[in-house]
Amino acid sequence: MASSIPLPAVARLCTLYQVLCDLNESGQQRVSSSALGEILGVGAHNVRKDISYLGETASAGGGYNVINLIELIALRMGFNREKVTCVVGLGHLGSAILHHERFRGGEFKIVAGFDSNINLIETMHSGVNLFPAYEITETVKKMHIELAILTVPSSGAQEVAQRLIDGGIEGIINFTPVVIKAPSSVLVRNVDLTGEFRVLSALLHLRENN
Amino acid sequence: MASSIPLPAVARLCTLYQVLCDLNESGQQRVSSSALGEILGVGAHNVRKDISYLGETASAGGGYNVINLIELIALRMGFNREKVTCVVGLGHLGSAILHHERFRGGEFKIVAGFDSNINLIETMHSGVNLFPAYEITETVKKMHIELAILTVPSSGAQEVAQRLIDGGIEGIINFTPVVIKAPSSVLVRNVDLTGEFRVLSALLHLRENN
DNA sequence: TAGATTGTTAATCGATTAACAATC
DNA sequence: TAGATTGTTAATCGATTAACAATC
Repeated sequence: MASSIPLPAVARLCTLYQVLCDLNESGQQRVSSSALGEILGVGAHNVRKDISYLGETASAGGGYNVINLIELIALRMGFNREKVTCVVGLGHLGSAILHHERFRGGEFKIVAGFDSNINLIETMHSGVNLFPAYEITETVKKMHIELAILTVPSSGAQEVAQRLIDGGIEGIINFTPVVIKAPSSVLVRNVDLTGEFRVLSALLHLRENN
Repeated sequence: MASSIPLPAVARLCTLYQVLCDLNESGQQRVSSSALGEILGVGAHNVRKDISYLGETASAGGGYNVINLIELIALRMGFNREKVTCVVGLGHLGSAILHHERFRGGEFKIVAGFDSNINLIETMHSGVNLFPAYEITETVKKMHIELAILTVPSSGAQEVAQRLIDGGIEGIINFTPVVIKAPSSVLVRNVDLTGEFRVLSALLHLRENN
């Protein structure tokens, strides 16, 4: 049922989910597709279309009920279950993420950190269990880790990713500039900062020199 | 000329640029569209099509010359000029980025860091000039800062973004989950970690329950 | 009810894929 | 030259936009 939602629509619905949570916290109870479109910077059409992909959406002639919509998205997207995650590579970026309160539990819970530097692991203070990199595969299996954040240097990225894959990881958020090779069963999202910088400056340059 | 390149193509070309730089460093001089497609995980068609958007691309019946292609992309996308950037919000994530060697200069140079916590600014050791948040607009103007990385708490994101915009910023990489309101002249790229987590787990969930 | 806003169908738009002639 | 690979045109595919009947 609901067959398949286009990828861009999934991404927009995730943003919508965040927006709805914010609205809910500010006490708003109902919201129209046009108001949501305004906030998201897309057309009201687009908002309604995206929401329609979710299937039955008990709504009316007076906008959406914020909480109902939040629940609907959470249900169809599986946001209600806590996801078990880990961080691989505990440099500046990795340890910054490891210590984010947001990932202590709730939607996403970081349960393990990995690094190839054993000294670092032994001296680092963290509420999260830390392991040497050679235990990645085994630990991912044992702790049933589903998602991983990859923040290692480029040179080791593919090898480390392979260990995660061998352990049965389901998805990887890749902070390295390396294009990770993974079977189609493993999803990879790239959030490389240099890459984002380049896209941004390319778009600006193309606009000026078109 | 070359009118407009589709956004997805621009993004792929930026990734391609990275791949080509890696190939070049490993000493490879020529590469075919099918080999590039293999690495990038897209069809050879797609690679050739994307490259063709760049306009004249002196190539042959024997693949692309790696260095020539790097130079062509850099030229058309404006990668040869150093971009002046800053980091706003010097928490764990912001200071991790501030200290990345990659942003000391070359393609992107972080020349300033901002935070509302004045104590932090005075005690933090950094090779980069640090300023209080209320000097954002003035400093962006004065230092001709083009791009900004936004790593402040959600609550202050829009206000801080507005100061950047007032200072004449051209692009923002937004690490917060907030949807930033900006005039169409200012480009915003969102790289929110929680959002990425959600997209990943939504796609996995939808695949299992479709 | 009447007004407003949705859900959905149809039409447009754009990007990707395929195929093939042009080129080295 | 012959083989290989590109650049580009045409065809397909999918997503977005528009419009409107259905609904509260």
